[in-house]
Amino acid sequence: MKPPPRPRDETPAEATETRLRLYNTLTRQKQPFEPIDANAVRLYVCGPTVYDFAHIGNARPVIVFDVLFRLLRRLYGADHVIYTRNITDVDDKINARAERDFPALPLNEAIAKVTEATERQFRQDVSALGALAPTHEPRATQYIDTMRVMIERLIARGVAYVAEDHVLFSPNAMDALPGAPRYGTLAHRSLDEMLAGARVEVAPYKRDPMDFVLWKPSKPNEPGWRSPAGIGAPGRPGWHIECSAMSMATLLEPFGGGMRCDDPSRNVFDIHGGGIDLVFPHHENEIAQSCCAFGSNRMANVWMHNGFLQVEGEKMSKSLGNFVTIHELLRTTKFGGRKWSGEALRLAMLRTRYSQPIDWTVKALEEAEATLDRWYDEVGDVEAKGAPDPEVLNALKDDLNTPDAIAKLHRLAHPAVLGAMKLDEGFLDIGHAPALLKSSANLLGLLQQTRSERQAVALSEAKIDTTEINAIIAERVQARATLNWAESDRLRDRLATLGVAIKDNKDGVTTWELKR
RNA sequence: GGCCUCGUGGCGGAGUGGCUACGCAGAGGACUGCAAAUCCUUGCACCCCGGUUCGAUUCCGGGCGAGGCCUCCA
Repeated sequence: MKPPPRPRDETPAEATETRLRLYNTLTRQKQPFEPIDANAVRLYVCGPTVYDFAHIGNARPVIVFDVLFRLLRRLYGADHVIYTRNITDVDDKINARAERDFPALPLNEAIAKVTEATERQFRQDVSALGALAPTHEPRATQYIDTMRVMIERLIARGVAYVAEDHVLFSPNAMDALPGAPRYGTLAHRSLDEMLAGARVEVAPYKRDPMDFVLWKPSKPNEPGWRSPAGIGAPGRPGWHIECSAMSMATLLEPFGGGMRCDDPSRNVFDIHGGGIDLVFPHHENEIAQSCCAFGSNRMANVWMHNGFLQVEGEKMSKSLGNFVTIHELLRTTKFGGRKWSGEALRLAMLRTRYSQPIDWTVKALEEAEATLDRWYDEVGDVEAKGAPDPEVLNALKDDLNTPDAIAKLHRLAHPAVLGAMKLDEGFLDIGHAPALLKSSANLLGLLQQTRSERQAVALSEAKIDTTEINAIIAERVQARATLNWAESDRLRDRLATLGVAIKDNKDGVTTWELKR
């Protein structure tokens, strides 16, 4: 898994001409991105807990960090970026869902059914969104050993303790540990502030209200593994430790996993991403666990967080009935009365900056589909060729300014610009402009198909009887030949109700396409 | 209560201490039997009050408003 060495040059030119700048939640600043090792840029993003269909809010980090992944691959080389997106397949929500859906089965079998089906669905969804496969997609249950090792180190270093078969992490002890960062650094909160605002019921086995669970005992019918620290009863990991373990196992030295005890400063990777709601407590706790276990003073250099999503102006929730899954958008007509393409979901998502809140609306999807239709008309079936447009690239380098990048794509698709480019000596090849639009859009994961492919999908979705259409058109051609405009217009309306738009070209030929 | 975002034209949504964002919708035009599509042109803005400044939508302070986190959550 160690990436191939990069000969001679350290960093490719595109990476340095205009610096990639990223907003870092840790410092609350946009700052130049400096990879720890330009040969192996490492990114970790919190993935789904697989107990239910992924909703449109889950799609946002998938899309946003896919764009970042693509950008990093462009800047540092496809073989020099390592991206881990985990799958959480052990969790109390999963257990609850398994009990509800498969009451007749033994719990562990039921759980397997839930997680396998949900994971399969998740993969289908994100691939329809045009997301590249991450380098690693670890499942939590594959890394229980790693978690156990980390938990025992945390106990040995005095920041975790055993109580009633639980293992708990103590933020207070962490603050006394030399070399460790202060707890609350990411969330920008002190322990006092958190205590003041806490409305948490404190479990009796906790020494301190802020302590959180690393390991908890499992009932006999629940999934359980051998416990750490000599605890007799089997147990299962807490949520936060999973990400600490999986990021270490897939991203730390020597890139295939493992921690460096000889040099704790190497136990750091480049970028950690996730939804803004994860800042506290999840990411704060990940930092606490990883830093205290490894003896490092930071877990990742840059922390990136995508903003929250609303649906038609309201918070998405099952009780409001506006809970939208990716699957529903792609395969059903529940949202907006039609199916949407994965690319339209992506474009609708990227027209807002990742850090901003976004309102998910039918109108945005309609606009996205229309934009894609126009762009596909422009690029036709050409191959993406050559480097992406520098303006698009620079927009993305500015902390993933995708709205600006999309504006630049609009400019590339602009006929006047295409014409000007043909005049420009550098672009004498007329085929270059669409190829440039395509390769630039590809950087955002857009225009991944050809126009023919997109049209074929649309046609089969529309279930249109081509024979019938052609018959009506033939009739209409007859009517027009005799200047019978009333009949001609009636037939045009008829076609419109069938979802077909007609176009009378100058040369007298009539063509049709799906109504937009 | 504590912490933190955000407030741009009809809508969506970038950005900047002085110079066009962009897209959608609207208006006018070209094309058309009429349309549609397409193309050309185009109107419309920076929540309120102070301050700093030659100049602020952009910086600072206050106000009002919207949202998020502190509890499972992308």
